[in-house]
Amino acid sequence: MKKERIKIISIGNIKEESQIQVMGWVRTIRKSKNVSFISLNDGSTINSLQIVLDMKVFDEKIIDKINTGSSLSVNGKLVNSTGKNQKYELQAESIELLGESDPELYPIQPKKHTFEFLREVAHLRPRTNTFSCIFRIRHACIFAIHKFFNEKGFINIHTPIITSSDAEGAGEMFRVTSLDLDNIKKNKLDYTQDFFSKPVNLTVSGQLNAELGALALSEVYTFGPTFRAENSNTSKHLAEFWMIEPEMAFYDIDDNMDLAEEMLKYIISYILKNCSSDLSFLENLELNDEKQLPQVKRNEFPLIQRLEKIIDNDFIRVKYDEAFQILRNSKPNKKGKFNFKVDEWGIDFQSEHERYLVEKHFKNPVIVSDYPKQIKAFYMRSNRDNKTVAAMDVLFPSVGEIIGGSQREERLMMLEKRMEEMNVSKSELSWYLDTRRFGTVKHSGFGLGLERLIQFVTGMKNIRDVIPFPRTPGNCSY
RNA sequence: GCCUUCUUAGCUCAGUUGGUUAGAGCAGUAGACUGUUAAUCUAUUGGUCCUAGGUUCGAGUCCUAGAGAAGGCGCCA
Repeated sequence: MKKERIKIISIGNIKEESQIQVMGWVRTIRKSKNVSFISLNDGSTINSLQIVLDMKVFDEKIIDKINTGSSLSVNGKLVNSTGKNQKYELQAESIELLGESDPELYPIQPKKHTFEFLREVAHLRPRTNTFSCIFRIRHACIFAIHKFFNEKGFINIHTPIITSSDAEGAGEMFRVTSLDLDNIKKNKLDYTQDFFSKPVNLTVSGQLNAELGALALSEVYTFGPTFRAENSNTSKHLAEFWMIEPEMAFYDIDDNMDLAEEMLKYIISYILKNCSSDLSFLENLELNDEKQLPQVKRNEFPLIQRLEKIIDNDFIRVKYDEAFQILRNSKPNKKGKFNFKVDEWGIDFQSEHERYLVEKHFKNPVIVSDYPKQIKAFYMRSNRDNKTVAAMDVLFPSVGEIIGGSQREERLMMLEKRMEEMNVSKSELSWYLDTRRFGTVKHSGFGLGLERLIQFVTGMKNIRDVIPFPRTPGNCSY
């Protein structure tokens, strides 16, 4: 009979009594005199396959070398399990130890580890149940995003990672150079001698380039890494993260909000449909963790219900004016409970204000639009009132701002005026202004933070635990 | 960057008002066990108490400085 390697996720499709081969890594091994059990996991699913070893058949010396973390190839017969926790198990007929794992040194034990500890062994943490769930869900999110845009006829464009424009004000940038920095005298950098003959940086946003694409291909999106050299030490910031930036010609701010809401619901329903066992695992993990917390600190609903609520309800849409009034008249504001008082029109909302709107007042995702122009970027379209711009932020429970976007200023005169007011160089961005000089049209777009979305979908508290290799101030290992 | 808290065995944590030889569970090691489910049972190895100073007869415990981490805040996605 032919033996072929089967992935553990597809065990359910295999006929009983089939001869199969599986390969994977040992999660636990339970050895006893007559029979031993191995939990083998190949990352295709949260479920491990139980391997049963009849100790009369196998050389004890070889079995002794199998430990947590070892890699194995196992041939055997798939049979119904007499145990309670699994339907099938593999009756091993031959085992090849592919790679040993010294149990004195291997850091991942079959027990609960803290996320802080696992961050220190981030190169091995995908071998844990929790992180394998997260990375499978991360993949599913990425796939769903491409699928969504493909179905809507969007063109994926790659915007540059190395960029010379520093005019966006989206944050501190990482300088890119080929100069020998070890042998340069203080303050004597000569960029004309550098690779690009001028100072260049890692991108903080692909938006301006994406606009060029939209004003030719109608609907485009970027999906790439983004770099911010901000000294941000929070559970919601990374120095290197992934951002999705759709940009659409002929869309106004309302079309933009519709697309953002439709996209988020699409992704979340895709995850609910395709990652149910991973979601259940994470939901249980969260429920167990929360047992130790006081009621107030627990989530109001379990993970899967939180996701279902997103799909089942319309996002609340409020203009800045209205949100400002709600906050100003709110109890915490009147009682002085906010660290930042809401009193003067024009202030930027702090995260405590956003959280109040989303988690206390509306109890639903909220899209706030039409912000005062002085707190927003130069490229956002001025409204008729000349006080606000057509900006919109999508605020989610627990993670806060998940999307920021706007209708772009397509009127050349208005855009140039804003650039002058905000000290943005027109000559450096002359290529950008060309889109307004030649065949300008109304257009809109937004940026979605992939890791923040995954945080929401997985319920993970720290953004460093939803990206394989997190980069944060002082941390760039692996 | 700011505020608060934390740092004790490979991991998770106890360690009383400063007092003699710093403990537990898990992991590891040796053994037992006829089907286990993070198996169980017996025995056992393992410590620069984050680092450097200081106070004290005596410091894991108190003080100062530094490093690292977590949570919150700011900047933002």
